[in-house]
Amino acid sequence: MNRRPPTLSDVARRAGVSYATADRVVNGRAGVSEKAARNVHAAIEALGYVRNVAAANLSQQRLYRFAVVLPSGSNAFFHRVQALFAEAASRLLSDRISLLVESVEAFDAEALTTRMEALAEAPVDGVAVVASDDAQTVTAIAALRARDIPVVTLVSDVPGSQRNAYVGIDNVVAGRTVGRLIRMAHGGRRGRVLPVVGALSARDHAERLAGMREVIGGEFEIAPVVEGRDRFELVETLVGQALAEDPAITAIYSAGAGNAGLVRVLEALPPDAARPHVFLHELVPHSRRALEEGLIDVIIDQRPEEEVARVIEHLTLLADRRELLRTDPIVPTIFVRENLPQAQADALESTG
Amino acid sequence: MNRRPPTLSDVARRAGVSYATADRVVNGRAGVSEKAARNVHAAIEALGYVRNVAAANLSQQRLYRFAVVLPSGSNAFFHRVQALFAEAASRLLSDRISLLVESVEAFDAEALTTRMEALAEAPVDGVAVVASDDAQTVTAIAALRARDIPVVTLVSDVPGSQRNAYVGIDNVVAGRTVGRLIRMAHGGRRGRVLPVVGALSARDHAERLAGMREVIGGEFEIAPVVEGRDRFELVETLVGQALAEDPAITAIYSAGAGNAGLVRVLEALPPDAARPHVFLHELVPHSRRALEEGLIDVIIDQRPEEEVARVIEHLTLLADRRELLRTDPIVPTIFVRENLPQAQADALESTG
DNA sequence: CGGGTTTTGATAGACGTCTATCAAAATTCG
DNA sequence: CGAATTTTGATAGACGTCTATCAAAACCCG
Repeated sequence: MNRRPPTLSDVARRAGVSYATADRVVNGRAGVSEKAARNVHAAIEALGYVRNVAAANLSQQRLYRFAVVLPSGSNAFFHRVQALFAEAASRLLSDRISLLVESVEAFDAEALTTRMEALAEAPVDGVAVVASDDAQTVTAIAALRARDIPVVTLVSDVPGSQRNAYVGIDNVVAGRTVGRLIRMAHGGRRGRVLPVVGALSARDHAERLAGMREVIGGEFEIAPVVEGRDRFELVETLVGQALAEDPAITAIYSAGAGNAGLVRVLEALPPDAARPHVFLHELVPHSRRALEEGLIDVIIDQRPEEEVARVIEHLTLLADRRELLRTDPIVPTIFVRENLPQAQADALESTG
Repeated sequence: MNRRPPTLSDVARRAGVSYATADRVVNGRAGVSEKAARNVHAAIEALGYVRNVAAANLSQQRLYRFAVVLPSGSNAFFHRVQALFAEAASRLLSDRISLLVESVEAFDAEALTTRMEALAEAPVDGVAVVASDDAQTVTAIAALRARDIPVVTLVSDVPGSQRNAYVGIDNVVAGRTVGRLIRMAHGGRRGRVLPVVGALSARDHAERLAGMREVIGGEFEIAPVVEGRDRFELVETLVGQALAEDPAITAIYSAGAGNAGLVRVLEALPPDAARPHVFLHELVPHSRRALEEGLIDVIIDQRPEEEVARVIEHLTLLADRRELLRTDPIVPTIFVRENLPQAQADALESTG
């Protein structure tokens, strides 16, 4: 009923060759006649042989050392990402995977490239990085690849570079999704949308806005874009002004960070005033609270849990020179008040 | 810079005991003095020892045999689940996990319990089952547990039973989420909702409706519930009638299956007629097409990919008598036309 | 202190794969 | 045909853990 799975010795016996020959075939070593190779493959097929990875890993003492470079700073989203990597690191110990999580000052391309160049010299089997899309970074990625170190970009892509893979959402898709929800929230009526971004020069923010515009179409007006530099004080000031000066605004789409400032503005609105519909990105403690309290309507989240899992999956496969699975972009997830994940609450609390 | 991870021998040496004693400690075997145990634990701590699972699995020749029982029939959602399990099965071969995927006639409690009783006699290390919530099933689950076989319920829970875990969504949450989206789609105006279910006696369908009701509140009217038996012909007929007789309907919430019939009705609506907003469950080929064509507004999906992954995770942990991670319910995911996953398309195509 | 019990040490073999080595056999080629 | 080359076989040791066994040491208690 339940015989043990076939080993390579079984395969060899069945193929009428020695273990050594079977081993040469499965490990692609040279010096095997075509006939013998064919026999071995036939035996593998016939017996349904699958290599025992536990044994393989054991014998090879395979050890994966990966480095992750994240932007530091007060950004709540990256705090969450960092916590997730830290948690993953402790879990992965038993799989002989070590994660070195580092952070460099956000928006400091110089510091980032210095860090990456250092990693190119370090004993590292793969690097994941939240990179800015500029020439320096492209060069730094090339340097890593030149040393045969795989590189995965995370959250924000560097398409012109030699990175092996990108893990993150398609920002145009995210923007389109918000566009759809803005239309839904207006129930077929017209509206006026206030876009808030960190900077229009940031490609991801610009892409989100463009996606949103595509979908809301001509029935909507778009107010002048607020550039809040992802700083919550600035966001608070500028959005407060914009709302005061432009009472026709029916919706706010914040495509960047610094949303704590936006939430403050919303809290300060007189309770009887017409409230705009509000859409923003990333489920973090303060955005979650705002959603629970009904201050905002929707959070678009890029599921950093899934992103972290994929980064590790990709790095492991790349280190083994195997093919990547699941290279499609992460799907932006829509949270309303009612479908907030419950476990998340605890996890976020504990990380501060 | 990169020394090899400590082994249990290193721990023993450091603790000043023999390998045998260290082994007794980590494997919880009896006959160890308190002092020795303390020393070993201290050494583990100091060296950061983590058991090498590859070696452990190898030495134990651990083999997991799990059975999955799904309802058969024409239901597109369970086709998808079945395909996902089949795919997982081939992937898991290299982890020494074998999945036996079986199906029994849907809604046939007799057949289901017979099957489960057979599994209680089989050499199986865990069972996942999409069960109905009745006394027979409770007994069958108890029989499995009596043989020390862990049981995980999938998609539909049996709360009064001895199942070790439930993997699936909270249907009240799903219903509430739809309620929120219905309100959004009406943009603050009143409306009249037509609920469509398989049967009001099905607890999951009833819970979804109740959740929806909770959120839409008193501003909405609710039309008489259509019970379509999850059969698309019947759904088509009944929904067609309801729409014809009740022109005030502004939204349809289909909490059950048989949505191919609903889509047909929508296709047949005259293009100039006022179209209701439509909300339904499960991303499958025909619902996806309807969303892409704008016939429906939203799909609530329970992410069977994630459910399948969790079932396997749970069964593995249970088989090892370890603690479960992630026992929170699956979060219902909202799909609009714009955030449909792209890879899904191919995967679904290939499974037909 | 002696006899019994508990704790400890030493060690061997197994799990399946990988790497390496050396000799034997088969093939190719001049 | 004989020499050189290629292919094959046999086998040993390592990876880290688990299980088991047996003898030695330490402890307990009357």
